Amino acid sequence: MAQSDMNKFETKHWTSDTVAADLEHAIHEHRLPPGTKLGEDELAEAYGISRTIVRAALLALSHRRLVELKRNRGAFVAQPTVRDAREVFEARALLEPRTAHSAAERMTDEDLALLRSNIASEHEALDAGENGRALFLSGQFHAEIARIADQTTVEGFISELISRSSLIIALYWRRRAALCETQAHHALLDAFANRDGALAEQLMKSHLLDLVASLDLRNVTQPPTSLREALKR
Amino acid sequence: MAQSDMNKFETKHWTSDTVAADLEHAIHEHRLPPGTKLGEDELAEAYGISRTIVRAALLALSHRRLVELKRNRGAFVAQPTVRDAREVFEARALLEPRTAHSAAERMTDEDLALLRSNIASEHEALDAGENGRALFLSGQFHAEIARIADQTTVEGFISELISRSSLIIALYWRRRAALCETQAHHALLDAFANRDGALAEQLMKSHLLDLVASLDLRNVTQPPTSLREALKR
DNA sequence: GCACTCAGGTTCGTATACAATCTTGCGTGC
DNA sequence: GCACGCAAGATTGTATACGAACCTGAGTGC
Repeated sequence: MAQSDMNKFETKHWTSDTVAADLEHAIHEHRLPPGTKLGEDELAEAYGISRTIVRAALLALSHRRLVELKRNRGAFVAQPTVRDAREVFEARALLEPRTAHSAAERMTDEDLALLRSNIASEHEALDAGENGRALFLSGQFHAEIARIADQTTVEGFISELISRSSLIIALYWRRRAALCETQAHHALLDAFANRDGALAEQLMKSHLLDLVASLDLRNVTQPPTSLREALKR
Repeated sequence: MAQSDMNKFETKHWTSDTVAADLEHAIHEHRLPPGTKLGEDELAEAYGISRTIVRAALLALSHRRLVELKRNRGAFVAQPTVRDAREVFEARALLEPRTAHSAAERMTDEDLALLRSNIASEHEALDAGENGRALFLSGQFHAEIARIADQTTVEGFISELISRSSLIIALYWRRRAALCETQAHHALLDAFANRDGALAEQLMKSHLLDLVASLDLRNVTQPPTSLREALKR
């Protein structure tokens, strides 16, 4: 079914929102690594639209801090600093545990099935070696929890933080146990199945701590951008 | 000094960011009440720029949910629903108390002076009957705390929530004790002066609860927008 | 008299043209 | 040979033009 829309470009009716979502998806899956130049003409041609729409999409992504706009220089996939990384996970620590608590209390059987199938898809992706896709699905798991908690506003914040986390992982992930993640998600699922809010909250809290612990944030080599990000290419 | 730039329009070099900030300020001060139509041509002429910049500014404000974009209809100052109102204050309850805690621990004497002068300005504004300005300054007090906590990411979220709160107050404020607010801010200031993080956290928590309690959210009359917001004009 | 239709005007949506800025590479002078 | 300056190319910033959708009100038919 991935073949049906072999060339999604030129066929679909793109709007700034759909283009932004498509780019965010690509960034989330690490198909567009941090620092990648997002030329307006290039994107406009690729999507078969004018620069107007592309600019609106890039503007939207810059507001979510997924893209950095440098005046008269262009748009680049953001490269979060170590400080950014700490901030993002501190914010997630403030928002997600309580959100998981609420989600557990509102969880329907349909929601549970959705989360279960999400974990299954993530396993598939990992088995197929599609790490980017697995990372995206892992993020979706968290986003879905926020949606189930029925807090649109918080869901928006968490969604932004998850996408930024993907960039942070791209930059600061230290190779270790690769799929310890899914264990945590399974444990959360069990808590949700039992509608155990307190447990879900606690599990989410330590899950986020584990995530931060799996990053190498001592890194002092801050400026990959400052020297014209030429070293990245 | 408010006279020097009697007509800020046509003189300043506006960018989409400065225009958005100017509009957000106006919205925050209730000079642009919820539901107000923000016509592109009208704004472009007012600021002496083209619609291009105005559109970018409106797009930015729509991402912060201060402006609602209706396709082929135009931009309007957002009119948060009762549900939106609850969500915004739930999100603030998740973010601000802990942020106040951090702020208390990092508070410098300069920061304290700034907060003190902010409260003084708010008193001035209230005495002068400038309620919009007082409300804006009250919001600034909260934003400043987030800045002092040195959490840029969370600060961005809180800043958005504060602006949205201003819209919520415009719609759902029930006339009661008008300036009970400043008492809470004074108490917070004392906690900050003593670098008492736990107390600041607790005070912020109850301050936000008081704020919600001062709103009338039972309101069933949801649709001021649905009937063409004609009643507003 | 009421409802429906349709034309006019207005506003937004998108593309494109032009101006400003930055990058890059060559040439000149020391 | 090295550094500086400048011009050509490329990319973004802004304005404007044109097409599309919507609102409004007059006119017509039932």
